[in-house]
Parts: sequence; structure tokens; C-alpha cells
Amino acid sequence: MARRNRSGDGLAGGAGRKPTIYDLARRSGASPSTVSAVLSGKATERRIKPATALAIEALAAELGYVPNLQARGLRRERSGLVGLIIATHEDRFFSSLSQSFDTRARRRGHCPVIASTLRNPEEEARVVRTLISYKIDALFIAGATDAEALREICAAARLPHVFIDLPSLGAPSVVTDNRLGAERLTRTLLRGAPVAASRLERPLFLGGVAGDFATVSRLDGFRKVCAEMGLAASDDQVLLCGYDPRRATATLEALCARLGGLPKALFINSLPVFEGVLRLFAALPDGAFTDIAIGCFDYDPFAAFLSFPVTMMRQDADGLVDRAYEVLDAGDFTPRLIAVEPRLIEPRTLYDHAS
Amino acid sequence: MARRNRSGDGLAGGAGRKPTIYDLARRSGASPSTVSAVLSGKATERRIKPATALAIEALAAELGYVPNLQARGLRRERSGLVGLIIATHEDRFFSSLSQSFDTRARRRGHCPVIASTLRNPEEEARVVRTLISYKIDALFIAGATDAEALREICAAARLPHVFIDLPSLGAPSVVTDNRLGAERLTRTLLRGAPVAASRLERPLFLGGVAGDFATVSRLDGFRKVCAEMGLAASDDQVLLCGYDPRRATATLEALCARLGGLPKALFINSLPVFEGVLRLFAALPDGAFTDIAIGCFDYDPFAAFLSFPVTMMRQDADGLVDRAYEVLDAGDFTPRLIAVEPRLIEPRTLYDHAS
DNA sequence: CGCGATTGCACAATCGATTGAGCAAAGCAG
DNA sequence: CTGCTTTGCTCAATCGATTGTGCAATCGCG
Repeated sequence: MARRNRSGDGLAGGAGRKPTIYDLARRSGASPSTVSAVLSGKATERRIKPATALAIEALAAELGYVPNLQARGLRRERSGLVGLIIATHEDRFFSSLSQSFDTRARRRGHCPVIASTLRNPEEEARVVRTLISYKIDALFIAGATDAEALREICAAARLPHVFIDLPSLGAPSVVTDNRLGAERLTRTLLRGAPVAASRLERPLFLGGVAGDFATVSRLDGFRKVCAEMGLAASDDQVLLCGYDPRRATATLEALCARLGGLPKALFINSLPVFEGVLRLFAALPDGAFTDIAIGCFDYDPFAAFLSFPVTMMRQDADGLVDRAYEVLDAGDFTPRLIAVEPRLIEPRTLYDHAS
Repeated sequence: MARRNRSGDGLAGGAGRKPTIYDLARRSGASPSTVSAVLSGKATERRIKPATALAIEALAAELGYVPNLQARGLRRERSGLVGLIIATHEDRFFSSLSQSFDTRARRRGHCPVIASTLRNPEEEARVVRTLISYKIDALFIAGATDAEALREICAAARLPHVFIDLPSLGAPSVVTDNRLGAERLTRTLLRGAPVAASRLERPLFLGGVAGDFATVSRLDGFRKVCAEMGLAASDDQVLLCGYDPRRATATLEALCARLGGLPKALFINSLPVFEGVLRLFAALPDGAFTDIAIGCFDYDPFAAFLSFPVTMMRQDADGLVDRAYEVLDAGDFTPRLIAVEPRLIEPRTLYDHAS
């Protein structure tokens, strides 16, 4: 006898529940394997007569059949899910990355799953393990604190993974050319500052984490250009307050108190830190920040039109995702760095896809 | 004989692949059902001796066991996945919504799946069907063009779904109080405009879609306040150019050409439209937009510090998601509207979670 | 007409978990 | 010691697909 008989004879059922291949098999007189072959595009390969295939497809359409991808994934050992870890959605760099990833994953017939972990290491590990439990086929990791821990978890699960703007020692990483970007950004910032060079003698670098690769590279670039221009760039001009807006506000506020005013040129490392800076500005009298010049590593279109000049370095989200997917496609997971150039966005200028 | 024997006797295997409950069963001497009971927290319910449970848990930890959630989902008919449809990640309203949703879903032990469909109706339908195929347990729909089509697809699949800021006739919807928000925003915009009232006689409403509920409500509010203040609000002051930045740029540009200049007060419906406005500004001489006042429905922190005053109406992302989840929890899917108040953000002011 | 190749399909195992049912052993009351 | 309940576990079916294998029926060729 048949193993399944949710609705008895061959005619019952209908709009009750989502139909399965077994339902279609009963109603079409074919076997489940034939139905499966047809509906998973293997009709030719499995030598199904075109007429049979057409009949089954028609029935499937009529009953509104959709495959159960959990069942398919279980059997095939491939789910079609692909993950992306970001720090937060509320950061235009990450949300652009998400958008690139979403579009590209879907274009390839994958289902993107984007997870934000707020740079919390335990949360990162927990989320990655959850995604592994869901049997994702690959994982992109963009905004994480403990890259190596995640790499190990992925490796143990034999999960193909690529780091984005976050190099790992043990896996391929697609990174923005942070050093080069920071150099250009610093140069533009210092040259374009609307004040006498003498007042620029102590440009400030705000945001990021000491151990963080992106921060280190950007700081390198910043220091190099300061040196070139004969400006000081001592340790007290570098405030690595992390990526939290609150801490950025507090840190900058403390510095202002110490210095008796805002710096005239400010290199901001990441958009959330920039938000923290604005939070401080909100508490200051209007005139206090008219003659400041800001350079921000990462781009937000609204920041281009602030009341003071803001130059930004935009990471190429599309490029990063494209390169990362190429690594996946090539299937070569030897550790290496793949660099992508960022682009300078001048004040009062918007990024344009076309150019 | 045993049905499975991937690694022969009870001792082989190890770091080879991800262990399953069958591996743990062999190595612990218990049966798969016992292992399953222990590892899915049903040890007491299924009367497993604490000692046995501890032994199995220890072994699971040692071997790095993680459950296969596809298999679990298949059996249980509940996947643990919950979906959210948004228009785009590159819009602070939607990314705040994503962040709220991400945090809250994870807090409840769900796995959030966020999909952007760029307001494309076919893509929306395709994505919803895909999510249904993955057997998501519930779906929140925030940025869609054809709400009713999606509702039908969900209903046919018996998928619990809640609309967010996008009312459907046939399902519960959590919406921002758009009319009220628009009234307040318009009032502030017109009162705070840095120019004589006479120059305000033709405030402009830019962005949105005629059939769209949010647009209609916001426009209502805008018109009402214009009327109150004795200002004209005729149809040629209302430019429903959709939500695409490009079209917004072109539309506003055409208007400027016709009027011979920018309007003095501009109600912008949605952040992407605002980006389009900025794109136009980028092409204008610097002085062209110093005496404009802008009100934007939706909030982006950077927009608070532009070189002209920008008042914004921030939708309460956390509140929207909380209310939507409450609908799910209550299990009452009768069509209804649940309103959430938005909040006015004055120029040079940032939104603060605490207050 | 006879025989091998091809066509077209069905059977049944399998993926990894969950769960109702059943059963032996232990505990306990009388 | 008998009979009943409780304890602690195992069995086997099941979720919905995929896929290796097998077997008739048909076709082609001489």
C-alpha cells in the first residue's frame, strides 16, 4: 500500500493544505519520483515524456504547488541559503552592502539571509552557528569583532566563507584598500580645509578599534599624509573610541574640553562615529562647528550636504560583493587578500552608480 | 539491522562531518529518539533519566553537535524563520526597521530573514513565494507595491502575516499615524521657514505614489495644514514622482525650470526622494538652496545637519515591530489598523532612544 | 520475426530530525 | 507473592523531497 494517504482516495483534498509531490502524483496518476523530476527541472535528464511533463506542470500550476525547500535541502544537502553578517543595518556602508548582496544573491537563485550582530562576539558566534544549523551554503562575514573565532566555526562545519573588509588569517578576504583610501581622504581633507594651514596643525582621527585591521590601515594612511604635510599626528590626536556613537560623543566632548574647542580637521572612521559627532554638535551653539572640515571613511549621501564641508571615502559595495562571490565561484579558499578600490566623494557631491 | 551506518561500528567517525543524533546515539549507546529528546529540551517530558541526559549533552558538546534545522523544520512543520519584506536597505527608515526586527526576532529565538524587493511587484511575489517555500512561520510586509497580491499569496499558504506601514484590506496592519505626522511636520515646516510668509505661498509636496496609503494620508495632512494657514495647495504643488531618486531629481528640476527657481518650503515624502533632491542641489550653484526649508517624512540623522533647516518625522521602528509581533502573538488576524505615533525631529537635533 | 537498445516510468532508500505508541524493569501497595 | 503504576527507554512512522536502480514497453535493425 501507499506509504502516504493524507486524503484517502485520489480525488479528495484540494485547497486544504499546500500540495506536495505526493498529492500531485495521486491526482496525475504518475509516481512521486516522476513528479519530482518534472518539477525540479530534471524531466529530460530523467527521460520523462514531454506530454507527461506538461500535464504535471499544468496540475502543479493549477493547485499552486510550491516545493518544500526544507525537504529539498535536507535531501540535497544544499539549502540555497547564503548568509551575510554585518555589524548593524543602521549604517549606510552596511546597508549598501546588504542591498548589493540581496540583489546579487537573488539574481543567482540564492536566498540571502542578512544578520546584524552589533559587533558582539558572543552574538556573532551564536548567529553563525544558527545559520550553520539552517545549512546555509556559504557565508559572507563583513562586520565582526572576532573574525578568527568565526572562521573556526565555519571551518569545523566545512562551510565556505569569505570575509569582507575584515581580513582573516585563515580564509580569503575581500577588503577595501583602506590605506590608499585613507591617504586620499586625508589629503583632500587637509588641503580643502577652509582655514589657514597653521590651524590645522593638529588634525584628529576619531573612531575604530586598535586591533581592527580596517582601523589600523586607515590610521596608517592618515599618519603617512600628516607626515608628508609636515603635520603632527601624535597619539593624542588619535582617539580610537570604537564604533559606538555614544562613546564617540563622549570622547570628542572630553577632547574639546581639554583643548578648549573643536579640532579644525577631523578624520572620522565610520558612519556611526560620525553620528556621535553630530550628537555632540547638536548640543553646541550653532556657530561652533562652521569652520570645521570633516573627512569620513564611509559614505552617506546626506552627509555630503552638511553645513560644513564633508569629504567621504565610499567603499565599493557592489565590487566587494562581486569579488566575494567570485571567490565562492572559484572554490579556492586559500587565505588571501583581494583589494577593492574605494572612491572619494567630494563635498556637495553624490555618488553615482553610472560613473 | 540499523537503518543508518555511515561509519560502520560505533567508534569510527569523529571530525569527519557534522554529527547527527544517529552518531550520538551510536557513541552513547542510547537510541536516536532519546538523543533527540535530550537535545531538544524534552528530556523531562519524555522521562529521560538525568544521568543519561547529562551524558548525552556532554557528548554533544564534545563532538560539536548542532541540530539540523531543516530536518527539524520538516518534521515539526515550523522552521523558526520569520520574514520581513522591505523596499530597499538603502533608506534609513527601512534599515531601522530591519534593525528592530533583527534584534527582536532573535530575542524570541526566531531567525529573521530580510528581503528587499525594490518595490517591484513581480519581485515581491517571487520573494514571498520563495520564503513560503522555505516554510517561514510568519511574514511582515513593510515596503511593497501590491499589498493585496501578497496577502492572497500568504493566505493561500495559510501564512500568518502582518503589514507594516502599508495597510491591506484583508490583514492586520500596523501603521504610522501618517496623517497626524504630516500635519505636525507641515506646521513646523511652514512656521519655521526662514523666509517671509508671502514667499511660502506655494509650498511643495514631493514624492510618493497616488494609490499608496501612506502617500494619501501624508498628503491629506499636508493639505489640511496648508488650508489652515491660508496657503494654496493646488494639484500642481503636489508632485507624486514615486520613490525613485532619479525621478525625484528630474521632477523637481522640471518644476524649477517652470517656476524659475526652487520652492521655499518643500515637504519630501521619503528619504530616497530626499536623495533625489540633493542630487539636484549638487548640480546647482552653492547659493541656490540656502533659504529653502525642508520637511521630510522619515528620518535620517545626517539630514538633521544640512546647510538648510530640515525637520523630519521619524517613524517609530521599534514600536512598529513590537506592535506587529503583538499581533502575531495574539493570533488574531482579522483585518484592522493599529496606529503608532511618529515623532518630530527638529533641525540640528538627533533622535534619542532614551527619550 | 527476433533481439538488443532505448524510452518512460515506478520503487524504495535516504536526508536528520520528532513523536505516538509500546514494552520491560523497577517500585509499591496489599 | 500478585497486580498496578511509574520510570526509562526503544521502535518505527513521518515530514517532502531526491536519486540510484530496475523493469516493462517500444523501437530499430537485419
